[in-house]
Amino acid sequence: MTEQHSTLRAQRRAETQRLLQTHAIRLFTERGYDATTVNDVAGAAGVSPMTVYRHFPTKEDLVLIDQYGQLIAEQIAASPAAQPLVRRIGGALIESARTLTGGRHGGDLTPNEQFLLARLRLMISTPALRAKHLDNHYALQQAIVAALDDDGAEPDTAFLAQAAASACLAAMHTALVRWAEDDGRTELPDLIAKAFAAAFGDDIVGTD
Amino acid sequence: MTEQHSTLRAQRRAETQRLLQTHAIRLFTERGYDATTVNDVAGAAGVSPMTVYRHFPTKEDLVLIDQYGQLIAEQIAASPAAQPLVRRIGGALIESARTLTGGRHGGDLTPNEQFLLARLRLMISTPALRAKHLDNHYALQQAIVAALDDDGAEPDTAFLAQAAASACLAAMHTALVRWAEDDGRTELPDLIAKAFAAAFGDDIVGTD
DNA sequence: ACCGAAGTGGTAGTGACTACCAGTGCGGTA
DNA sequence: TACCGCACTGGTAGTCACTACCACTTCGGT
Repeated sequence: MTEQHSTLRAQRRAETQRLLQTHAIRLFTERGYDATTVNDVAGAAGVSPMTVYRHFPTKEDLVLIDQYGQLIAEQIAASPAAQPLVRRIGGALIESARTLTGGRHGGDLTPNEQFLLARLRLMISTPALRAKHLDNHYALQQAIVAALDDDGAEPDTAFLAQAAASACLAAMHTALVRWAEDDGRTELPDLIAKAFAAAFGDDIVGTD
Repeated sequence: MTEQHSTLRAQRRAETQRLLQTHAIRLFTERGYDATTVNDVAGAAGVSPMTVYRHFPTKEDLVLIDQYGQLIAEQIAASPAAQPLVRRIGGALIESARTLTGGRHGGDLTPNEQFLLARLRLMISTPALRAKHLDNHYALQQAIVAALDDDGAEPDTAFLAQAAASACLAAMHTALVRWAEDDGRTELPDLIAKAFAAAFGDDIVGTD
């Protein structure tokens, strides 16, 4: 089956990517992002520098790669449209965060969360990564606007949606930074809710 | 006088910088940012590639350099503290935009606005520039938070201010993008006010 | 007339990234 | 089972942003 074929290929590919990413983030954390060359990462993972570029278009993508973008967009599309934009987007962001951090809390962090935290810390402290990450938010913003059924092609509606979406993402990002500074001790969804309350008023995001 | 001395030096330096920037933006607009090398810019301005780097730390800074950051921070610090964070920051941003676009409108764009528009268009369409510009917003956010008298070192207060500031800047950025797409036909302060209304509610920013 | 500091240019290098080319393993087919 | 094809890998050479480290000029102030 061509299905199985491509599945196997994809699996191996995913493994190599995870291997590269793990080594990269370890080295970046240890020695610093700028002080670590792509060659170093390749060497640590036991592959040639070429292979790194085959899997990740840029050095920055070794750290970034948010796959939650799609998750958030789906969450938005699935949410009821009959509510203020900010409330709608905020709810989706919080829900996505809950999914992302695993939903369970009170004990120690899961390896997944540790990994996420390490990446976040790098993203926050390294200018190049921070810049590209914020630019990714920009793309995510477009996805969110597209996911909001968009009542019309009327440019004004789109503009208002853009404004709301960008402000929401900014608030979420602030919560993410805080979460990283806190080493993940505070629950991420709560932090996002607090950030939204600070920016948009106490009543805008429900406690669900 | 040492004063006069350094003033003359600074003047000439500023002229060279403006020359370089003008040529750079013209070339970037004509051929595209990535397709234009720093050597090209240096050649067009009649200086050596080295000189470019003496005046601008990176190629991106040939386009970016927002000097309004300081203006906004001052505006914030001068605004009365007894009002909601978002309203306070929003007012300062709108006031800064009014200063920036010259205050006068209805006729044609000033050369200064043309220049600003050209840079904005580049910033929006070029990923590398967009990313760095958004990262500059991040620094600006810190400046804004610092300018808000900061009632206490209590981390929670700072977090709430960060959230509000980031959301405000995001809304402003959306307005800037819209302004550029509109070729500057709509008044920038009005666009910012509209963006704020969309994100934070109709009542949050006064019409002054 | 002279000194010193700022500005300029050159050279050689590093590191991210991109073609272009040649192997190599491994799944699916005859 | 032998063969074909294709994805994946590695190598080489090159571009370009950017960074030391160098010598030179120029020009304001003594």
